[in-house]
Amino acid sequence: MVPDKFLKPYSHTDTEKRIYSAWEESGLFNPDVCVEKGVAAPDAPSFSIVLPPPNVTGTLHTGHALGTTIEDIVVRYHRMKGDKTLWVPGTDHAAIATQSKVEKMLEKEGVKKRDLGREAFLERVNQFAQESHDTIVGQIRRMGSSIDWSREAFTLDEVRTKAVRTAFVRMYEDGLIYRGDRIVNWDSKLQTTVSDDEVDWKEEKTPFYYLKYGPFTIATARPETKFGDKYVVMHPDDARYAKYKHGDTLALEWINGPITATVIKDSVIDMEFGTGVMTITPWHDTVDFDIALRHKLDKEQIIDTFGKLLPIAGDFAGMQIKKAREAIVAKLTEKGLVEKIDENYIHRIAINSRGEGAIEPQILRQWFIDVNKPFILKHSNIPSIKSGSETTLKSIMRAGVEHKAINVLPDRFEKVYYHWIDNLRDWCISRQIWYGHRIPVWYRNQNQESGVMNQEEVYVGTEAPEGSDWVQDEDTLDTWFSSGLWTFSTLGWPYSAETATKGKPGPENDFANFHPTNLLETGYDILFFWVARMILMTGYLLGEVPFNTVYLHGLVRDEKGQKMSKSIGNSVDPLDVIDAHGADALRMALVVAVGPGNDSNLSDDKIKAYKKFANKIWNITRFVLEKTNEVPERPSLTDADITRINELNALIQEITEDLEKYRLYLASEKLYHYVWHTLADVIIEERKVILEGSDETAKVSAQWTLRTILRTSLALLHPFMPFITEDIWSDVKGSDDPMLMIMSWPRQI
RNA sequence: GGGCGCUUAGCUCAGUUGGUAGAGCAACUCUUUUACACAGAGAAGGUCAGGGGUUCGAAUCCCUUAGCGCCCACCA
Repeated sequence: MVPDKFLKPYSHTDTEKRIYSAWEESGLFNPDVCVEKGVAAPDAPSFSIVLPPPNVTGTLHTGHALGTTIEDIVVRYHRMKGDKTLWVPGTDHAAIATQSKVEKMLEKEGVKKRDLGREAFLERVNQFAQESHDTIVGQIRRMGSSIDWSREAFTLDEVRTKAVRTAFVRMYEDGLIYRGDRIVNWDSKLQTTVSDDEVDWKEEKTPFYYLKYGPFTIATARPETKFGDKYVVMHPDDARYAKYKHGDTLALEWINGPITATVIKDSVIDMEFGTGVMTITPWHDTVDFDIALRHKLDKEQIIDTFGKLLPIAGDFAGMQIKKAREAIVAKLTEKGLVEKIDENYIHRIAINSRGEGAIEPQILRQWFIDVNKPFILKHSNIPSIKSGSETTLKSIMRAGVEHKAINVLPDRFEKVYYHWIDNLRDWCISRQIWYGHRIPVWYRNQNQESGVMNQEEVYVGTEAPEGSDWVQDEDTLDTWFSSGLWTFSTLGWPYSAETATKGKPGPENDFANFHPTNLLETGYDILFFWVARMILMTGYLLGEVPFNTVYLHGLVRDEKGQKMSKSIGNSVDPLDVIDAHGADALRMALVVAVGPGNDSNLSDDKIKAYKKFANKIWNITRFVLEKTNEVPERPSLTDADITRINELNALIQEITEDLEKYRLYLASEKLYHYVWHTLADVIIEERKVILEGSDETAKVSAQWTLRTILRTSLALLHPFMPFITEDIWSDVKGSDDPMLMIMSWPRQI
């Protein structure tokens, strides 16, 4: 008998929500339930993934859809294989991104954050974050993600706060977190620092001024920063300036009158560029800052944190730098200090990638993580770093990847990763925003005058110190500090990390059972932001690698290959696609033939192709149910059927291997091809005659073969297209078989 | 300045270790009491960017040139 539903085309809308509810009600997304119900053996290998926590800044896009699809495929495969499989969900508070989103919303209402005050503002952010969270969680469900909702986490919840503070205190005590006056990227619009990785560079045509500086000519695109320039730097080997010695002083006329300049010789200077001489502005330029550090030079602030000139600028003090430039150039011209102006110079200006604000380097007192400082790593499972040996955070980041404790897919990103480590500066972790983890540092007798520290007491701890006169640091932590802990802060660290017992069920044992995680799947665009920071944090705090494999997916572009963006209006909302064509179709369209690290174009045609494929599977099932009877025992098979079964066995082996090696793009394509062009076009067509014929032996052989191939195909396809395969399964499964989701992965028949 | 990727059928892209080129869409012919027209059968379409090399054999490995794209550095 064929159920009526097969008499019309497959309808995902009727099916997907019902199936997801059934999965969720079964509780089988939870590995403990799987063990309890005998799906996974108590001593089975474990397999774990954390969901890269989406930012609570609104809704998920197709990149998230791709990520959750890949993760779910792998998770479903391992669950069917019988592993104790855990996929941990959660969301990221995304500090600066979320705060600026809410600020923009408030702006439209005419409300300023300062007027609301910290507490009321945070309430508003939390409300928004909650709404975003609810939307996101709904979207993840619609994708079919078999994720353990009972373990859901948030980077800013109580448990994660404890983890963040514990990590901070430890690093502080080891001297790896320090407070210092160093050059940072200052966003004067958002009034906060941002990390080096969050700075974007934009090209801009700007006049390039050649200015007379005593006997020298110096060149600059930013004359408004030059007031305090009293060091003139040249290469030690530059013959043109051989007569000037390091440390020589000379009197010269500058913007606001006569000054004394000091000659500095430093090999950082490019003799070929410009005149081979430059003056330095250590307070507002990274390279200059380094030169000043090397030669112990004075540093003076020229521009304040609001982008206005300070009293050092004399007549120009208080002016916005952009407006000041013209006036300054006029004065320089009047004084005869302008030698020439190149009007076609291309200059690069720094922009905050998260908020469009211009970045002005500033020397500010901030909290930093020292990536080069040697320390003793007490316990280490990281290859090449022995327990109790001296190492650095940079070495930790390199070692895991270099010695293959972490495999990166595709491996070409390893090179990119090393290069990033080599260029890494100390990580500025303090932010002057309100939303986020407040820095767990308290001060007493804080001296209001900047630069005077001698009276101040500092307390660093996971809880506020006793006594009412302690004031907590106003700043919050870079959001990546908390996401860096994600692979273990979601598994019970630091609460139950010590007591967790391997082999025992329950979240309190997660740390022992599921860390290190097996796979970290994310976009290649956050290799530095996140992946590197997780390796750093895990290495330092646990002496482990956070995961064994990193699968980096590419960008999902529109059908023309353009980057999706809200301003262009070409964004594809995964929910719209799911409504129109089904989650299974979307999943296949995202995964087939898209290897790791490669960008892909998502077209409506591609999605439709897999919607048709779903219908094809549907009709194959209809045929098999209509034309065959269940054959309980394996009959003696015809040679033709044996050949088909052998072919299926080969497919099982190939798909299994592909999944083990994370070649989802190949496995999905092969399955598509097999089901449509082998099973439907060839096997079914060939068997039609036999099923109508009178050879009973051949008929029974064909019936058993067709049903076996269908069932096996559904199982192989399940990780990729979980909804339709689960739905069909209820009509073709054996009477003792459980849901397809927990059927054991096909073995050789 | 340094690094990486891409260039395969009209379009979008696969091609895992080198063994006579594949898919989707589009276009062409035929087929509708056929499991499925969200389909089937058939035909058509490529000197795998150019050049050189290794090999019995190269889309695949090496060198080189060109075009496109990305990442990092940040030259004042």
